[in-house]
Amino acid sequence: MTPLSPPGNEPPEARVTIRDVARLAGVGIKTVSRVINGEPNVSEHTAVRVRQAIAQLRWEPDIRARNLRRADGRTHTIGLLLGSVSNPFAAEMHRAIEDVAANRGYAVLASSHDDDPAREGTAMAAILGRRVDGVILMPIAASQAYLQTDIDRGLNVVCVDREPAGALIPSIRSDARVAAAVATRHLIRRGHRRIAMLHDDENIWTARERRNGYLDAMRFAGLDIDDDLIVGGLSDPELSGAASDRIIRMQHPPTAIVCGNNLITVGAVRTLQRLSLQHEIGLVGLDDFDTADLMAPPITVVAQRPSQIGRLAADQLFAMIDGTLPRTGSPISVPTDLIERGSGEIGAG
Amino acid sequence: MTPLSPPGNEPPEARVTIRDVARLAGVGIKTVSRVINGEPNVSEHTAVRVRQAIAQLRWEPDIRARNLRRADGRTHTIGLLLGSVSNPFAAEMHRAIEDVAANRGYAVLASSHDDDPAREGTAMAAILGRRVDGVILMPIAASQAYLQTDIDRGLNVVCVDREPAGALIPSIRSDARVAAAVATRHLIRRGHRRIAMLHDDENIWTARERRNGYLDAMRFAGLDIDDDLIVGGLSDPELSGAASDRIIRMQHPPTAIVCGNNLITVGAVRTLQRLSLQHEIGLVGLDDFDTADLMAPPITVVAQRPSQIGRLAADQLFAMIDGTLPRTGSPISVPTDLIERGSGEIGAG
DNA sequence: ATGAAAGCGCTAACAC
DNA sequence: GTGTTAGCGCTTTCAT
Repeated sequence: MTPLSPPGNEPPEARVTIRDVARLAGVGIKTVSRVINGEPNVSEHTAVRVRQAIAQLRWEPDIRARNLRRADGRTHTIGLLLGSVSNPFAAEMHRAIEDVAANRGYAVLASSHDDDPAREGTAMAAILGRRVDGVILMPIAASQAYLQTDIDRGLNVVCVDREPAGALIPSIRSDARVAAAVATRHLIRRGHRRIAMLHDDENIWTARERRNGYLDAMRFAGLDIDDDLIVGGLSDPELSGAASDRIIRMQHPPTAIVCGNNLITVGAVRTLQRLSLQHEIGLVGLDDFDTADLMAPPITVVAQRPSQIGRLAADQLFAMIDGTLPRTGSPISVPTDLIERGSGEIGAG
Repeated sequence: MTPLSPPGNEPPEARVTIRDVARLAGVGIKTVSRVINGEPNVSEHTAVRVRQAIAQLRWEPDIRARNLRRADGRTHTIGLLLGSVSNPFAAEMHRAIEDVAANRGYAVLASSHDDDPAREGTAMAAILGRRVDGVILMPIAASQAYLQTDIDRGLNVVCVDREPAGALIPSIRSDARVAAAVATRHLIRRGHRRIAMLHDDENIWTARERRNGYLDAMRFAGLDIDDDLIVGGLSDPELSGAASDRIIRMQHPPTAIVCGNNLITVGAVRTLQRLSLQHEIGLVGLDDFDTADLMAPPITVVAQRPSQIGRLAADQLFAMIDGTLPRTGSPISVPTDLIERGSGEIGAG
C-alpha cells in the first residue's frame, strides 16, 4: 500500500482534483473554477467540454478547499448542540432547523450534551473546530461567557429552548414560566388545592422557570405552598415515576400534579396507572407528545411548538450570517397552547 | 468594513492563524504545529511558550486546513442520512451512532430524505461534498449503485434499517420479515383468521419485507389471504387511521391488525379507540414506542433494537475507516423481541 | 531541536 | 474569454 493510500482499504486511485478535470478538458484550472461557480466569461463551448470532463471523472469539488480561500470564508455548515438528538422535543426542533438549512444549501452538524454542563464545552469545541458558520445551542452550562471571544470574532450563535447566561446571545423559546402558571391555574380552577410540581434538574433553565410559574399561580390563588410537593432533578421517566409514587403515598397526598416535561409526564402517568389512580388525580403535562390523546384518560398538556422554535431560530441564525441582523438580541417567546384532553379536567377529590 | 470582513457584522479582527501564534511565541510555525500535534523534538521550554501564545490568542487550529494536507486526509466527520431525524426510531439510532462517533473524536453531519428516493441523491451529494470519512445511510432510492464509484475511490458506507441494492454495501438491520411473521403468528395463535396488514410505502425495504413476513405466516397457517386486508403506502398516522377505519367498516372486517411501524400503530390505535373497538380487535405493532404500555389496552409489539443497530453500524463503519474490515459485507440481522402487553392477546371474535 | 520551503485543492487578483 | 500567479492555514519534507 502506498503511503498516501487512505485508511486501510483497497486501491485508492489518487483522488480527482480540479487539475485532472482541466487537463482532460484541455483548459486551465481557473476555467474549470469559473464553470462550477457559474462565473461569466466562459464560452458555452468550453463550458460544455469542462462539464463533460467533470462528469467523466465524476469529480466533486472539495468544499473545504473552496472555503479556505473564499472571500466570505463560509463553510455552509452550521452546528447544532442539543440535550439529546433522541429527545422527541429536540428532534422536532432539529428537523425544522434542518429544513431551513437545507433550503439554503447548509448542512447540520448535530450533537448532544445530555444536559451535562461540562459536555456543553467539549461538544462545542468539537463543533467550532470544524469552522461552522453558526451554532444553534440548547444551553446547559451555568454560563455561555466562554463563547464571547468567538462571538466577537464573528461567530454566530442562537440559543433555543432555554435562555443563555453571561453572554448576549439571542434566544428563541417558549415562555416556560407562563406555561407552567397556566397549567397550574387550570388545575386550581378545577378546585385543586394541593398540587404537586415535578420538574427536571435545576441546571436547566426551563425547569427553574416552570417551578417559578407554578409558584406564581399558587401564590396568586393564595394557596399554601408545600415544599414536599415540589420535586426536582427528575431527568428520566423512572425517577419521575418513583417521585410520583412517593408523593402519592404521603399522608396528605396532592390531588393533582403538574409535570415539568414530557418524560416526567410519562413516568407520572405510569405510576398513576399502576396505582389505578389515573382517574382520581388531576394531571397536566408541560410539552405535548404524540400519544397523549391515546391514554386513559387522555393527557391534558400545555403544548410547546418545537418546529416553530426551530424554524425561528434557524431564520435568526441565517439573518445573522447574512449580516442583516446583529449578533446580539433579546429573547423571543413562542406561544404555548393549553390542550384539554381529560387528565387535567379531573376535579379535586 | 474591510473587504475581507466576514458576513455582515462587526469588527471581525482578522482571524488568528498559526503564524500569529508563531510570531507571538517567537518560533517558526512548524514548531507550533509540532506542539499542537504532540510531535517530538520540541524542548519543554519552547513548548510552554507556544502553549501560552495559543492561550493568549485563543487560537484554535482550522480542522479543514489541517486535513487538506494531512497524509490520511481524514476529516473526522461522518455523514448520517436518515428518513427523518425526528422519527423516534431514527433518532434513537442517531443517538447511538453519535455516542460511538464522539468517543472517537468524530462529529456527525445529520440529514433527512423523508423517504423520497430523489432526495437520497441530493442529500448524499451535500454530505459527500463535505468530504466525510464515511456515511451511514438509511436507503430509500431503488438502487445505491450511484455510490459505487465513490466506494471504489475509498468512501466507506454502511446501511442501516434497510438493505441497499445495486452496490455491495454492508447493512445492519432487524430481520423485518421474521419480525412480521412472528407478529402475525402470534395473532393466529389467538384464533384470528382474518388479519389485516397495514404497511408503509413499498419503496421502503422494511415495508416490503414485513408484508412478506405477514404472507409467510398466513400461508404457513393455511389461511386465506384477502388482498383487501393488505394496505400499503401508509406514511403517517392520518393515512393509517383512515385505512384502519375503511378496513373495519368492511362487510367482513378483520378481527386483528398487524401494524407495519410505530406511526402506523398510533394511527390504527387512534381509530380503534374512536370506534371503541380497542378491546375487541387484536393489534400487534412492529417496532416499539415509549408509551405503548400506557394505552388501554397496552400495545403488544415486536420491538426492534434501534440503539443496538446504530451502535453496530457505527462500529462497522469505523472498522472500515480503520481498514480492519473490508468495505463490502453481507447484512447483519439484529434480533427483535415480542413484547406481550395486551392488545395482541385479544382473542378472535 | 528548529525552521524554510513546498504543497494540499481550491478561489482571488491580475495578467493577457 | 482565458490562463498564470499567489495565497487560504495548515502539514509534510528536508535542510540545518
